[in-house]
Order: sequence, then C-alpha cells, then structure tokens
Amino acid sequence: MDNKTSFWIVKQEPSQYSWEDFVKDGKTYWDGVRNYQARNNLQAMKKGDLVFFYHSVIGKEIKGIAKVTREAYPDPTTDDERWVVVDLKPLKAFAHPVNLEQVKSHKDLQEIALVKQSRLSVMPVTKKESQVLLKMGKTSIH
DNA sequence: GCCAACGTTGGC
DNA sequence: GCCAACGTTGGC
Repeated sequence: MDNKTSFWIVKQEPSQYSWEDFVKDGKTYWDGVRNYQARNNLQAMKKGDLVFFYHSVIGKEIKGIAKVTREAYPDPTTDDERWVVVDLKPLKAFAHPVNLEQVKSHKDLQEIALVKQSRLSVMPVTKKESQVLLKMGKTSIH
C-alpha cells in the first residue's frame, strides 16, 4: 500500500456470495452492479486499491479486505454496455469482523458512506475511515 | 422537464 | 414483514 491507494467498500448478501465463497474461489469478478453511482465507483478503482467486503442483511459486518487485480471492463454477465466489473482477490480476513453497530457508534465513522448511503453497493472510504476500520478489525495490511 | 407510480435495497 | 430511502420509468 502506498499513498496512492484508495479504499472502497463492496456489499453483498452472504446468501448470494459470501466472503467464504470469495476466499474459496481465490478471486472473482465483481458483477451484477446495476446502479450508476456504484458503477462509477467501480470505474474509479485502480489496480492495487483495497476493498472492504461487507455482508449485508445477514451478519451486517465487514469480513475482510480484498485487492483490485484488474480495473473495470465490461460485465461478462450482460450484453448491456453500460455495466462493468473489476477483478478482486482476497487479501486478508478480519481477525475481528466489524459490524454495522460498531461502525455507527464510532465517533470517526459518523460520515461513512456505509451508514449515510445504505442502499449503495459500491462506495468510497476515506483514508481516515479505512485506518479506523482496520484497527477495529484488528487487522493490518502488509 | 416534471412528477406520480413503481421497484429495489437493506436496516430494523 | 414493514417501511424509509432512493433510483427508474413513463405519461403528460
């Protein structure tokens, strides 16, 4: 990680694709985004950026962190040219998953998009927020 | 171009 | 299961 690294959060319901599925696969392309704002965030991801993996609905917790291994390209699951995917690989599981309640109650995470824009499935995270999340997850990335 | 109707997401 | 938030669609 250098100072050009950006941080993001992606959300998925674990009943559809869980962090455990992701680890088992070793890598994946992040498909199925059908929202312009989320799509724009995918397109802004750079190789090497770090991505928190959040379980929505069931668990409601950040399970780990992934790395962008390929920047945006057309979503192979649709002919619609508007939509893109990125390739992600698991980097590290959180030693302690961080749940939504913890995020909401932390003073430095009051403005995080995860809380402010609860319906968005791909969103940016500031450096400060990322550091707080990593600390709460008792996880370091090196 | 406005806005009502409708659909989806996700927290509770 | 409900509903708030919010994005999309289509009639006018």
